Amino acid sequence: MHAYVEELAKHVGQEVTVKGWLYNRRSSGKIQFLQVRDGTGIVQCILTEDAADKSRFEACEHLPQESSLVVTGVCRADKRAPGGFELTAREVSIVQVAQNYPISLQSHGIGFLMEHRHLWLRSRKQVATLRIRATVIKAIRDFFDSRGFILADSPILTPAACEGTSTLFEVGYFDDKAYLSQSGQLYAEAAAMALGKVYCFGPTFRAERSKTRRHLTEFWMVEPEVAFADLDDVMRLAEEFISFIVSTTLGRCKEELKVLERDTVRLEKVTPPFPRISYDEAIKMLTESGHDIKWGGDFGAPEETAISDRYEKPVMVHRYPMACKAFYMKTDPQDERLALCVDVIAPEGVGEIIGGSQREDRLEVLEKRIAENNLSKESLEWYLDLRRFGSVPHGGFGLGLERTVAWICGTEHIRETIPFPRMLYRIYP
RNA sequence: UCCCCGGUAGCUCAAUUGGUAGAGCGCGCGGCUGUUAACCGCAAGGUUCGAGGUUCGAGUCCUCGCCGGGGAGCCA
Repeated sequence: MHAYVEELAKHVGQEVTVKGWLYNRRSSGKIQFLQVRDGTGIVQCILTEDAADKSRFEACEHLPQESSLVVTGVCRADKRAPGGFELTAREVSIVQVAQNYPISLQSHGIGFLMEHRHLWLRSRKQVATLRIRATVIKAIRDFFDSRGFILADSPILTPAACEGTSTLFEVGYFDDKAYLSQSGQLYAEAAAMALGKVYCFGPTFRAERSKTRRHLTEFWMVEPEVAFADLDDVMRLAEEFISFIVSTTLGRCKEELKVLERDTVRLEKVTPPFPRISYDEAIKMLTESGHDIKWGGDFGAPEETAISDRYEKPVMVHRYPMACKAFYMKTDPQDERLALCVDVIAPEGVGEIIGGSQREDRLEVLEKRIAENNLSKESLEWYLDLRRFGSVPHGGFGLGLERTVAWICGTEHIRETIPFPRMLYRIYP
């Protein structure tokens, strides 16, 4: 009977078949320890020499790492086995003898690992990280689906920029040009006017020449948009959403987080409400702690870290100056210089994981902003229609998937949180 | 786009003031019946990223180029 490694506890005493790849092999004369991984875990298979049939033992003696094989044997609990269970191999069938595998269990440099990303994926920590990514994605969908949000995906090929053209990837579109989407938000707003509560979730693209541990040129973003929501509604949704993702992952990925050696104490504290501070308060705090920062500008990575270090939970910074924010954000009626927006900054140096706002719902103000920002009014006519035909207060946010996964996993660089990262100087494999 | 660091064996790294290019891991061979990144022994393995320059002599110094890494700005 075929069994996955993660289910072996249910098969103690039974003969089972494990199908996988040789992760590592140790031998001691007349006994071999084959560590076989199958994607769900690693199990140690014990192989002893059989006087009647030496071929089985000899075949495995020189089996290279990552050879594919099928092992049948009795499953036993044994304290000496990594993982607590092992197979006494009765039959080993070799599917393919691998060539010399380039990634050893010893240390490698990041350049080499990135060049072999297609194989690096098989390593324990990469497997754990990708399993957590899948869990986070499932949690995201479950959260919105269970709250009556309708999935309404935005297009990836778009006719023009949402926020300027400098960071867009241009592609040919028959005899014309198109751009890869850098945000699905404007389309999500249209969908929210049709369906009330919606979200879109897909890859987005930014041609920014960024070279930091927080940037990819292709990353996934989930963007909920809610009709009749104000900034407070958006902030409440954001903190409940993040808390749900974290608690779901803590519940379902204990083994993976252990493999990653993640200290989960701080993650367990992530529950609503999150601290809320205004941009003005943040500026005051930063100035008092010696940062050289003027009112009016956006925060850089050092400022974000300084703010998040003061709290155990993610912190919500709201009401930034309009000047450093996007054209579609609504002006604060209490202070015309401010935007009704919020950034959620994750703890532990990951930086901004959410950017959201209440949207400008007045046609004339939006037209003025488009002109001020030198955007093409013509290409945004469809968007302005949303303010001409039943405009309502509404808002939403975008959450960066890879930054969120990196934070939960405690991963230094977000390139490890997506199977095949696309970066400034890296598009292979 | 700017700033900083690096490129030596398949991989990770050494190499003193410029003076014979070395180790660990992996691969190969041999040993070991409970290993935990097993261990022990033996062997193989090099156009020192490329081009030019300085020098009796360059892995080492200089110039240019290529490639990679880290960060800034911008952003999720």
